[in-house]
Amino acid sequence: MAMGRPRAFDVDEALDKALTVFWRKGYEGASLSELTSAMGINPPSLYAAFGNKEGLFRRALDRYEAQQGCYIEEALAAPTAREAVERLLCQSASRQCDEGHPHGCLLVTAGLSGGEESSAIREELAERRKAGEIDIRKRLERAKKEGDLPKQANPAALARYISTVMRGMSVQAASGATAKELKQVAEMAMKVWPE
Amino acid sequence: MAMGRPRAFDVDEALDKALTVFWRKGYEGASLSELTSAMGINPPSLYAAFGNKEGLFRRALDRYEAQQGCYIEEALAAPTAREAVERLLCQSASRQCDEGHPHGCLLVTAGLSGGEESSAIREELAERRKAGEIDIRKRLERAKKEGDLPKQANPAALARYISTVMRGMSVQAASGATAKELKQVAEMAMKVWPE
DNA sequence: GTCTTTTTTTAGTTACCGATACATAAGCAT
DNA sequence: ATGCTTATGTATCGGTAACTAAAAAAAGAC
Repeated sequence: MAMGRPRAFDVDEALDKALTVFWRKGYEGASLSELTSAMGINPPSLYAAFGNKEGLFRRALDRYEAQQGCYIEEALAAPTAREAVERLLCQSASRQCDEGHPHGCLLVTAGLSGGEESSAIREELAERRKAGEIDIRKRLERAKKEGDLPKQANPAALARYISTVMRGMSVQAASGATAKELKQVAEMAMKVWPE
Repeated sequence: MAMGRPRAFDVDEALDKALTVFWRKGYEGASLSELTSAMGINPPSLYAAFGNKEGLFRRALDRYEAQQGCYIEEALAAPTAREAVERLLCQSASRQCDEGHPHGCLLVTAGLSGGEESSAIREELAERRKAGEIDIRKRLERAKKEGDLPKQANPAALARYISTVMRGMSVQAASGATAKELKQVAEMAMKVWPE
């Protein structure tokens, strides 16, 4: 049952607005006044709903991964490991250059450096990137067990390599690379695949 | 001939100090008070010598490329293109994890996102990254002419791929990857090489 | 020694950052 | 209606950001 005055804004809509600001400007680069004006609310409403800027960012991150990160599990669900990684790289290339939202992956662009006061956020981002790499590694380990990958293949190293290429594509996308260029990178990266 | 009171600090030493601050915190994350205290000077001395924060950063960037970027031309000077790129990737892996300075490449970590007031700096960084890619491409084009690379090889695409892997290694290094891990990435990345 | 030029030190400026105090508004329970 | 609770709008808070005005200090020129 709801008590007290009901909230006048939709939390998820507000998070979407905040997300695009964080995506464009990064964690530190996004100011409270930008965030509140984009969300259409005043600071007290923001603090009541999300605690503080850090809390807001974490909530926006959750929403980002739910909305934008779903292609990763979809790709990894492909029948063969090779096809899974092919989809992963190809989707990364096109998604990161998608018009309609800022270029590059938020987990990379939002905070690689900054002041001491935001170090917790940078660690959070690094952990989430690491989690992505682990998802890939697990898929490759499964493939190895199933005989889908040769015995001499190294799932951990392969996953790290793929993850590294994806992070690099984020940097390139954030500085203006086109989807076509990144797809070419994805294609080349696949030549590493152990036969 | 020197006129007026002589400068009491060494410009290059001060730039080195500023460089390490920018490297650790990024462009926006580095505050003037941190910079001046690291450089051992007061704000007016900084502004008299470098104009403003942006000018200081550009000078620090020049110094960074002169000091840290020299391995790139060294690597590209190798007799064969394959060896050149091998050295490039291997050196990137070890240099970016070197203790004694912050991890990751300054050109990547110092500014991928941020406020509108520092967009010129982000563009400058993107241009310098692009220049690195072009250096690689030119070396590969030369190799193709010399028959060092097969006729069907695509120097532009290959250079972009190598550059992407290097940017990805920066992200990984900045978030705690070890030199050993990145060398393994470099080794895998080389499997793309056209025979 | 005094003038001129430049750097240094001290002490600030304005502007914006993230975060709140406070009074008011809008729902429910009784 | 009257509390009770929670959200909202207005107007800030203290702190720190980048940057600078003004005077003292250190050199050469004459």
